[in-house]
This record gives sequence, C-alpha cells and structure tokens, in this order.
Amino acid sequence: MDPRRQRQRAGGPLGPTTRINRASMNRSIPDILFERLQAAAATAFGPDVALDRAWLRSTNDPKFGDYQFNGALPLAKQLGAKPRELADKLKDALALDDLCAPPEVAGPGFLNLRLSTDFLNRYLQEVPPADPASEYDRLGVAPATQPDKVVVDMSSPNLAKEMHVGHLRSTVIGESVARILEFAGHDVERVNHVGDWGTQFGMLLAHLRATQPQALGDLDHLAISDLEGFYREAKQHFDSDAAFADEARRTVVQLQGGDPETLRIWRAFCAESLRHCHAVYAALDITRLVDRGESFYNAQLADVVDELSQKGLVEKSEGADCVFVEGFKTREGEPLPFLVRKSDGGFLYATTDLAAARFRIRDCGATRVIYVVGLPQKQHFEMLFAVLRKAGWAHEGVQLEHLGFGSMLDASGAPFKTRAGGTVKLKNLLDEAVDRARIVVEAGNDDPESVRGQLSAADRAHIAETVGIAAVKYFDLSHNLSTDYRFDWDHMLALDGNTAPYMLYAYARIRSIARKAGVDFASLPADAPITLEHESEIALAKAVARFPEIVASLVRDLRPSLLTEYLFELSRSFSRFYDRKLGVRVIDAEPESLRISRLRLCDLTARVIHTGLQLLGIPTIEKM
RNA sequence: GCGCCAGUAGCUCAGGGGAUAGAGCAUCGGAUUUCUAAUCCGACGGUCGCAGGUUCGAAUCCUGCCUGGCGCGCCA
Repeated sequence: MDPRRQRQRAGGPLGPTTRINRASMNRSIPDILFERLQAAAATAFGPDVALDRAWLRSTNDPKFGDYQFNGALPLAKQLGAKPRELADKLKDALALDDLCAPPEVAGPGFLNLRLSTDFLNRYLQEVPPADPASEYDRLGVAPATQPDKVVVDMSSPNLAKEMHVGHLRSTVIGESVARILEFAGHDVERVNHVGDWGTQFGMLLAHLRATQPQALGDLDHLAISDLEGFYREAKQHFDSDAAFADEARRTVVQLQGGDPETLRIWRAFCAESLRHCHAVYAALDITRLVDRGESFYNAQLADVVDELSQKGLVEKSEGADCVFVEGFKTREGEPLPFLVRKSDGGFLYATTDLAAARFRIRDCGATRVIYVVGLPQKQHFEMLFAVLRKAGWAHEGVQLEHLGFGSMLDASGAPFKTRAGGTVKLKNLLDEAVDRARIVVEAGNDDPESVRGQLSAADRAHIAETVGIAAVKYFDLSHNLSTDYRFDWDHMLALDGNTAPYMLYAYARIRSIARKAGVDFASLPADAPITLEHESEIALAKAVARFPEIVASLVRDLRPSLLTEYLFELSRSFSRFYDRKLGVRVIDAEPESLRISRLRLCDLTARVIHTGLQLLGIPTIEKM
C-alpha cells in the first residue's frame, strides 16, 4: 500500500474544505493556488477567460503576503474594466479559506495571498518520509508523468591531454542538470563525448613507441603519470625532429587505416587517459558518466554525409562538402557553410556532432539532448541544430538545447592560468581546494568538549575533502550560467555568505540537534502534527514548503543558481528560527508535542538541504 | 564589418514585465551568562552603462549608441 495514503488516513478526519487530497500533496503551493484562481475566474468572468500562470508569483516583500496574483491588471484591458474592480470580483469568487488568510486587493490591483498556518501545518505534515530504496528523497514531489529520454552531453575532455579547469563548468553543471532531470523523473544518460580521435594521437602514439617500447608489450598496464607532460614532450619531439614528425604522420595514417597494432596502442592510451579523467570524476562525485568518444562515430561519418547528400542538403564549396543554413554569414557577409567534409576527404568536429546526435535520437531514442558546452560555441550549436532539423534527424518531438556557460576567470578578471601562463590541471585545482578547506575547517574552536573537538583525524580528512570539493562546485553553480565568473578561493571557502561551507555547516548543525535531543529524525512519528506558532518558525515552514515550486522552476529553466539561492535563503530562515534571541527553543521546547513539531521542522529543513545539495551534486556531512 | 554574452551598492554577484531593486563581503553600531559564536539584529551604501521606444507598469522587452569579453570554412 502506498505509504502516503496510509498516513493521510492516519492524519484524522479533515473537513471537506480543509482536506488536501492525495494528488495535491505532490503539487507545489502555487499550483494549488492557481487552480483555485482559475476556478474563481471562471465564476467571476466566465469560462472563456484564461489565466496566465506567470500572473501568479511569490511576493518579494512579506508585507504583501506570500504570493501575489497580478492578473487583474492585464485582464482589465482585455475585459474593459477597472483592475481593482476585477481583483475585487475575483477575490469574492475565490474559495481559499483552507489555504490562506482572506486575500487582499492592494496597489493598482494586486491580489495578495497569505498562507494560513493551518494550511502550512497540514502541507508539511503530509510530506512523506524518504523512501530508503530510492536514490532521492522526493519530499512529496511527484515525478514526471511523461518522462523524457534525456542525453546530457557534458564534460567531454580531450584525451590527448589532462583535464584542466576549462572542463570544470561543463562537468559540474552537467552533473547538476542530470540530477535535476533525474529527480524530476526523466530517464537521463550522461555522455562524455571525449576527444579520442584526431591527428594529435599520431604524434602521441609515435612518441610512446619511441620512448617507451617496453610498455608496448604490456599495454594493459600502460601508465603515464603525467599526461600533460607527455603531450608537451611529444609536441617538442614533433617540432624539433623532422624524422619523428614524418613518423607521427605515418602513425595517423595507420590509425585511420585501422592498423590493428596501432589501434591496440591507441586503445591503451585512451584507456590510460580515461583513468586520469575518472580519478577526477571520482573526486567530484560523478559516477554515471558514459564514455562515448568521437571515435565511436567514425564508422558512421561517411553515411552521415551520404544521407545529407541524398536529402539534397550538401553543396560543394571550395572543394569541401557543406550544408548551408539560412541566417549565418561569414566575416565577409557571404553565406556561412556548415562543413561536414574537408576538401581532402576528412571529416570534422561538426560531422561527428551530427553523427552523435543522429545516434542519440535514432538509436538511443533520446527525446531531449542537452549540450553543456561553453558559450563561445553557441553559433556552432545553432547551426548544428538547424542542420539536424533540416535533415529530419531531429524531428518535432525532440528538444535540442545548448546549455552554454561563461568562462572561469582568475581573481583579477583575467583568463584562468598558471603563473607560467599554462593551463591549470583540474586535479591540482581540486587538491588545492581540499588543502585550503582543511585549513578553514581546522581553524578556530578546538575545545575538546565541542563537536569539533571530538572529531577523529579520519573525520577531519573526510570533512576537508567534502568541503573543499563542495566549495568549488557550489561556487560555480551559484553563478548565473551565462556570465563569466571570477574564481576566488577566499570567497568560496568563506563560512559566511552563500557558500558550500555555510550550507554544509547549516546541515551539520541541524543534524546535531537530533543527536543532542536524543532522537533519530527518521523515527519521529510521521503523523505527529506540525504546529507552527512563532513568526520565525512560520517563516521557516514557508521556506521549506517552497521546495516543490523551486524544483519545478529548476526543471523548466535548468539554472542551478536558482537552487543555491533558495538553499541559502532556507538556511538563513533556519538560523533565525534557531536563534537564541529571536527564534524558538527546540530541544527543550514544551510541551512534548511542540518539541516534536519543531524537531520535525528541523528534519524537513535538513532533508530539503540534503536533497537540494544532492541536486547540485554535493554530498552532505553529519558533523563539521 | 556581422553575430553572441556581459555591464546592477566600494568589491563579488542575485534578480530577466509588477509594488519602495536584493544578498554576501567590506565599513560602522547593537545583542548574547551559547539547544555548535561558523549566530542574530540594525545602519551605511544604487541615475540597474547611456539615450530613445513599447506598456497601466521596464533593471527586465524593442531600437540605437558606449565599454569589456568571445565567435565568425576546411581545428576541436
């Protein structure tokens, strides 16, 4: 039996107007309110008047209530009436007694809605417990009824080199987006479209043959500790030794020609490079990434161009095969071609992208493909999508999105480089994050009586690792996707402000309340009533209750910064709630029913923070 | 030249048709015999790059301009 149904029954008799039906429990508060507004509008203005969902929004000032409906203003024009009169009529037709205080018409015609504590009590009380068998604590949010098959194209480093800071954003944003869509109930595949093919591999394999002949006999154990250094050596070898350069070019031909021995070395090299990548992914807590590099599509490239030709989309231009799409121009104002085959017969990045998209849609059944790739490639994806549509590979039921993002800059606003001007290895950056986090975490109060004073060395190491990585991820995700941002260690590791250390501490502190109170949050009676009294706990309850609507906006807009902002607000609400001066007592609250209610509110807050951070790809820690 | 992204408080950034534009940091002031002081409250601080336009209403949408970054055929 559905546990949610069971508890609702246990919740006791609710009158017909105060009853929240089971379906509504899974819905966001604005969804519930909007339904009422629609019903009221039908009564007040007739069935033909359609309301726009965007007219209902949360207020930006508590004095206007919690939600405001602004529809009277646009409707005034449509219906030829005065906005305030319409708002009054709507208010009179509105049946909201079970949800809100009596609505108020304010300003030019805003309808202000303030949630009642009664409703909040019930809304939160009916949040189902986490299902231990499920990856995500759903917190009452229903999964999508029509799941998409989503491919998230993310990370995608070049296997010829080490992952560098330029791969951080795609990896971190891609993971978060994947989790958000997973949480929403979609079938998500994270694809690592690695660069595992191309001329530079000729150079690398030739260099490997020249410098480590012994390794060729035992390719299963090929180990290159410093890939970046290896690449530099190979490049130098190539530039300084003409005979070697010829050898490198011959190796490219062998590789492309399918020479088994060369392929064997190539495979071993890619495997070793991927091991480096996955060490970084492990540090970043990214586990379900499918490595499907460019070479996977090699055998499909000729067919892609053939099919485009058959469809009459290919034109020869200066010896190359091109598809022309309307609306794109070159520097000189000529039509800009989308090159799919070079004049020498070779294929390009664009060809591989076409093949990959076709494969994902046609062979994997993807209904949505999201490319988490930097903003500079925006035009490339616009053209790619246009060609995919023209070719019919992306039919109407398929959603294609380029989720572009800005660059990471250093603290002075310059491109992020080492002192010597080279690229910064992602691994080094993450190591530094953990080192710096260790210093932050070990600083300050070390009283042996305190929680922190009793942490073991292993605990401390684990905390430093979690906080360091979380700081980097959270800082990235808390920025608007489209802007460049300045990488700032002090900022991201600060214990104040909208940072990972703050969020993780907030979570750990709430979890410690249970220990201190001698209870296990998970075994608090799920049907114990929640009774909100104090202003600070009502504010906290409202913040917790916004979680479903935040999830909905995340799924719609794929903007993780909306989530970090919400989590920060929620944590601040919690701090006020728990403040000794302006908040309430929890552990020693009386009577017992109030204590249980407040502990449950703590638990719900912790669960929302936990799940929210999980959607950002950040694990929590119990003590800090 | 064309296109894209950005320009919001001293600094770093949110907010992308709705009421008096927000937060953190910094600065200044206050609380507290601690349910983790990694807390809370308050003050200071803005011509939302500039100029027009649309709208009952614009930081938000449109047009033009200024500044910065990036992209613009056989690299990925």
